Amino acid sequence: MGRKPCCSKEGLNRGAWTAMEDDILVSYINKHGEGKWGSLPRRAGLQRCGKSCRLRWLNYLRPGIKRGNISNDEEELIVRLHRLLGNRWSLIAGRLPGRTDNEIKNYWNTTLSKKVLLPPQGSNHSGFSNQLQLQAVASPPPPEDAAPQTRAARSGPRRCGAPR
DNA sequence: AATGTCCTCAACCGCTGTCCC
DNA sequence: AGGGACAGCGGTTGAGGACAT
Repeated sequence: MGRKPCCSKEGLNRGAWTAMEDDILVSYINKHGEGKWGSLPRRAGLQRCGKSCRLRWLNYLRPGIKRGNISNDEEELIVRLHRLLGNRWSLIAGRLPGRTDNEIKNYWNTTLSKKVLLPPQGSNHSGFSNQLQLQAVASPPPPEDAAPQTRAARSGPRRCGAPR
């Protein structure tokens, strides 16, 4: 269906964001709010595609984002939720306030997947406490992820296209 | 000190689901 | 009802830093 030609448009910046681009994006969103990602870059004066702006905002610039220092409890919770949900990173992130799906996905792929593959030490594979995981698994998700849930019912893992 | 290899993480890409006309 | 536009998701890539030789 009507898929946009994506980010390969000529004349758009790619790669790491500069502090100036961040400033422009943050001030624009603070003024006009989120949404309309397709037209946001043009209106904000950014040489980026809308998807890039959205990703930057959601994963790094949004208020309340926690970066790094994933605690043992959070780590355990990620492992538990991954067992329950599989690679539903957005759902897992919804249970971890301040964490983003991209960060959790990266953390899983680089660190946790290796830990989980290691032989378990004792009944609880890494000696985690049960506090966070119990409350997260047993309780309903926080209200702010109620809306994105509609996106969660996806048709399983997909392969991306040809490598770059 | 120089070089090679591994690891981490920010960002991109392609796809699907939903909304709206 | 059909199709375009938009929003969001998950897999993957690549640059750069850390570490090993």
